[in-house]
Amino acid sequence: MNIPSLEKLKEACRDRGLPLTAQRRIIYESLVGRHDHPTAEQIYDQVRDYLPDLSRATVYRALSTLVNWGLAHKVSSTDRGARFDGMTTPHHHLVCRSCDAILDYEAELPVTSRKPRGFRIEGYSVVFYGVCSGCSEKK
Amino acid sequence: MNIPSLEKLKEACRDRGLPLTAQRRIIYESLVGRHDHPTAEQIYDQVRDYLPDLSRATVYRALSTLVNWGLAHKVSSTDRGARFDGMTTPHHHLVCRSCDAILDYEAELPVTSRKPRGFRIEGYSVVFYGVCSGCSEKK
DNA sequence: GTCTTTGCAAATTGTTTGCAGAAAT
DNA sequence: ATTTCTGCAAACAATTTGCAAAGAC
Repeated sequence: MNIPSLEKLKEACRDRGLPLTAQRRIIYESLVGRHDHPTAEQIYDQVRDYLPDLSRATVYRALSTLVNWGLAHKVSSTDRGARFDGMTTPHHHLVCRSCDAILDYEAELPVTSRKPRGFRIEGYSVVFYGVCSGCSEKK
Repeated sequence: MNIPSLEKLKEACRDRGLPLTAQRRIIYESLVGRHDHPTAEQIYDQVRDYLPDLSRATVYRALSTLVNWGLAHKVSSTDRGARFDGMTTPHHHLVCRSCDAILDYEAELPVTSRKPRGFRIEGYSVVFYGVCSGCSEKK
């Protein structure tokens, strides 16, 4: 599928002298190929079309590994489990309060005014809350 | 304890014709009285000093009710369960990647540049990631 | 007295772990 | 050949739910 991304995974494994298994590869491709910030369960559902014997444990382990290697992010959420993000470049999020979708928002969003003291800032992210276009139309 | 807040809870119950129980009152006071964004379990631990027979289910139910009534917020997190926030005025957060603390950051933080299209924005919040002063010193 | 809330225990849901066999290098 | 990974099943952790008794108004 997404060759440039796949190269990153291969390289990550090679650098660590670790094997690249089919499971890991397809889980990674599934994650990178979608932009809805899926749960582990959603990845599991999708990847099982290709690997019917896949187990949930493998999905959790693979996603955890990808996060540790910096190839994915675990996005915080309030319910229905953790959500994962295959986009690792800095970006922001739009959270729909109606359908719980998390959309990527790639833009420079400089935050003005002063920064907090007594806290070493390493990054920031802006989360917009609202209603996505799909939910607006349904109403 | 915090009389102005307590009035808000009383009013919320009165408006709905619902009883104000001791459990609800003390859970609410506990939440409003702290600023570390506790988990349900932490609220449970604290409130049990006053109500030893309190059950976890009641804590979960009360917190859920407070969120539904707009008297508290459920703050997303990646692990160790949901965290709750008794501050309902708009504000931002500092998240320590070392100790997982969530600190309130009250400030005007206008976000410049364009806003996303096809998404009705109702609010936004800036999350700063970094290391809190406590963790900086430990190192 | 009526209707809501509580505590308890059991059920659910999301995630992690131990272990023996399979797979990658 | 060695080391890591996988699938399975069991363990865990966070949260929800059904129900009878207790509490608020």
